[in-house]
Amino acid sequence: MATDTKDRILDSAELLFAQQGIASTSLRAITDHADVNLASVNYHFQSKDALVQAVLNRRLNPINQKRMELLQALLQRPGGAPPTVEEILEAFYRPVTQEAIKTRREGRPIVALIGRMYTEPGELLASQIRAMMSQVAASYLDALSIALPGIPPPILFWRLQFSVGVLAHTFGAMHLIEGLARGRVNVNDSEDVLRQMIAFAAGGLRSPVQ
Amino acid sequence: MATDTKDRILDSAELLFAQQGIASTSLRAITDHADVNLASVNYHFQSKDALVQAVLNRRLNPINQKRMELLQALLQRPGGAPPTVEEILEAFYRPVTQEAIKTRREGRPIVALIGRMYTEPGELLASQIRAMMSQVAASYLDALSIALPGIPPPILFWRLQFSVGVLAHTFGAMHLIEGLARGRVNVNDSEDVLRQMIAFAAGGLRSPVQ
DNA sequence: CATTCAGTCAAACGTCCGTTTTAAGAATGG
DNA sequence: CCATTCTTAAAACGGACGTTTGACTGAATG
Repeated sequence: MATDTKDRILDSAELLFAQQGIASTSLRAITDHADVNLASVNYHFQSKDALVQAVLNRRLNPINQKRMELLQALLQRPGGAPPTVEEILEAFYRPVTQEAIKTRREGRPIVALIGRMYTEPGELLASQIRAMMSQVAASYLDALSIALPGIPPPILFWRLQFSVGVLAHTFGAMHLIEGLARGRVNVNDSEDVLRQMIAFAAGGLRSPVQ
Repeated sequence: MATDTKDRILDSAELLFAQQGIASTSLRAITDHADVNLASVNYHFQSKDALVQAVLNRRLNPINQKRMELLQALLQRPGGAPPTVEEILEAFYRPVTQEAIKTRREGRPIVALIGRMYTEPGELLASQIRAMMSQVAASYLDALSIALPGIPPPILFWRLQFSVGVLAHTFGAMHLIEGLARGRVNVNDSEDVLRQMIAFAAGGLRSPVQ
């Protein structure tokens, strides 16, 4: 066996979830793709629900950890210069973009799943995301209120959510954007996409109030 | 029978698709909720896929038609003043916001389905959205290039997609945003949400290049 | 009045689903 | 070495799925 059965299941589940969606992907499709026995899913994980959580946690925990690290580095950097809006946004966006570059492979990329999870139905998924995002969102909101002291906190809250929306939609609907682009832009140039997202969200965050 | 069977199916399907997702909603759940016979779905529509298309078309066609009307009104208004970025964004956002206000009812609103469809898997859905959006996107891109002559078209293309992302994420992930807000903002004040989205996207569209 | 026909209905079709069972094999530790 | 645990394997479980069938309705048509 090339790799561990558990990892093979996670890899195949991740890929098929990204391509076809979670509900439309059967355990049989996963185990066939992974070339493992069907029952091994319920042996290593306990249920399909638990597998879904494991798939998401494997990617999102490192991403959110990296987000917190990069933000801390900005806030505690030598010299004491306060972080700019662009720097905060890059700290938030880059870990996902990096994952997009790293896991680029057959068919729809893994980040499509990350971009889609915000809107996937199911209370189990929602509470999981809420638990993971609440700390990150609160920390970034604090940082933004330092970089943008003129924006009232409730408005800043909305604008942070909109910034999340820019990221989620860009990677979650990349296949649609690619179709609409008709070659006008190169959707595979992840560094350029990151630059564009940061410039847009920075302008949005700084937008005059009233 | 209170209303037509076909409409009862469409109403129930729309509601359940928004609440549970398309793939997770069975025809039996729809016909039970609509209080009609199971076979009537395959009689009035031909398949579940066709029902999904009908549900989306019923909402999206009027919205996109309204978008085109509002944009034309801006471009051809007496006096000949060119439309502002904010006016263009309002023409794009308001038809969806209006739908959110109009169809507010039990559980997750209908617009959640609209916000989610961009990231739903399935090539059938994707091609349908692409067909409906391409004309609207092209027209709004033209209008934006008039309002923002200094922004290169490829960058404007990205920023229009980001503006779509703001809308899609806000309505598609409203349940998550509400949970993160902890009462800091009122997510049910649709007019305020619209104002916030316009201000953010306008700032993003105008953001300095480089 | 006989006939047509769109619409509804209960029931069944075959298929696929997540999960469980039972047993055989590999790995591990005394 | 045997005994124990961990892992895989094939097969089956009951249930839910989308779809189809064939009979039945009631109003419209000639």
